[in-house]
Amino acid sequence: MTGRELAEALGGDVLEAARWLLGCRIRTVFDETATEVRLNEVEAYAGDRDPASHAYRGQTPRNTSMFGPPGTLYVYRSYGIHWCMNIVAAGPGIAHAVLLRGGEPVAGEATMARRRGRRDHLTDGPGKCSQALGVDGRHDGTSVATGPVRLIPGALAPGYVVATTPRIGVSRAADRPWRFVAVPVGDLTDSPTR
DNA sequence: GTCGCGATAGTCT
DNA sequence: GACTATCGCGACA
Repeated sequence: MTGRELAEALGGDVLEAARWLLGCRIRTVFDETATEVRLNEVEAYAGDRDPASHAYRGQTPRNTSMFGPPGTLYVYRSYGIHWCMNIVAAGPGIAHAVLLRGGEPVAGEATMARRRGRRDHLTDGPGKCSQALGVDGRHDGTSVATGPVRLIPGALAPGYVVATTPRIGVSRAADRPWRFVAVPVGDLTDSPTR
């Protein structure tokens, strides 16, 4: 994935970027061990147009990487405990981003289980996803094209479609259906974590 | 399987 | 001083 390809895929509308990311894979290699997740759940945050976005009130030390170019990784600490990953869209300077909420493990499950301290529920939430992949604040601001956390383009698995729902855990602008989930065709009830 | 609740600390007001 | 873009556990059914 080159920077040019990143800009093309992510540099436009953040909602399109979020849809595009479903089916893509996130790969990390730390301590010579690879872990990889196929994304099936993401949320869009639209910077200064979006009261739920960390960037709504402008740039701060924490959210600086959100103002970087498309394909920048924005990692922040949530509830003082968990690390959450975003991929910056639009930009530079626009501060739109897509929160990576979950996926399914496709490589390195044993390593994920060790990092998570359990064998089930490895990647079915934002904090769990980051922990399973070994991502933390050190990776904030790196590029998913050239950095230690790589984005691998990919399509949805056959038989899956994209469903939209309201975002989770946000109190402002909670009515915006900007959560995107990959679900099997015919499964209209939303159960992405199964 | 689903629901409710407490822990926990960085960030902003 | 208040507020989280959460998780895991224990009660239920």
